[in-house]
Amino acid sequence: MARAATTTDAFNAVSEPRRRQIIDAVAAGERSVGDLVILLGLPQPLVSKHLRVLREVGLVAARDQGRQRLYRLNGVALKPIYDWVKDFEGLWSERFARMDSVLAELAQVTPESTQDGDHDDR
Amino acid sequence: MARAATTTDAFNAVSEPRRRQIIDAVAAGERSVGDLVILLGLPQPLVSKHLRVLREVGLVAARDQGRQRLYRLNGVALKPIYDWVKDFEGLWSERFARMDSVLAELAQVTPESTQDGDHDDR
DNA sequence: TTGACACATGCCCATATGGGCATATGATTG
DNA sequence: CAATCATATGCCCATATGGGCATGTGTCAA
Repeated sequence: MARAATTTDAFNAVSEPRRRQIIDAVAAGERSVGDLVILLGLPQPLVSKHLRVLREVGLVAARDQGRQRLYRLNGVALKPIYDWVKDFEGLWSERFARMDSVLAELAQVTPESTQDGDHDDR
Repeated sequence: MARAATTTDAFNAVSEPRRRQIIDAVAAGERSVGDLVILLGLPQPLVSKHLRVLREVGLVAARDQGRQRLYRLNGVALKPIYDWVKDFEGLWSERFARMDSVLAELAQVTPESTQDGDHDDR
């Protein structure tokens, strides 16, 4: 199998930068396709295609107003992403950074498990 | 151009479920490739490939210990995702839900902007 | 009814994927 | 040195992509 379809879930749908831009734009309020075309500076068909993906994953909804189609954000669809990533927030917060320093000091005071025969990267 | 490479950024790298599993596993502490193979139940070459993607985006780092290679999480690489998605958190929080109710009540009291000539979906 | 406007689709292409399989590379042990 | 264990790569395939372009569909105005 190839890469999972972009319409598989929010994670895949949102991996496209342009799609994130659309979400940002739509989050501020309803936008017509034309609005988005101007905002993103992309050809209309392309914008429509991105919107289709977002719609299929439930990230946006739309309603017709005359000949325009107004898209709006459906925030809840982003919850899975938030829920997954929020647990890692501590890893770069200042509180954690401070804890790192403390651990570093402790390591100096009791340099026992500082074995670490070899270390590397890559 | 086709879809952006999975090694383009954290968003793309993380769109793969298995890769998220690896991140979860590695978040708990260093894991050897073999550990991950067992944990995920995937063929070793596949795990190595996923790890490569994660490494190229800086989501994980590794060090050699004997013939094993221990991978660890580099949480900060997830920050861009968190930063982007956190702004939408209010959209499904209880506070917001309650605000919705209030707005609904207000709409009943002052049913003026309840025009909404037509509405639809899709 | 006809024409213009706003979007959505269809088709074509180059590209990179996830996975399967075999094999190369490195380190450890006998 | 040879055999073995732990990973990483290489190659092959089917698939779905983002984008470009032309065209279909539905709505409104003249």
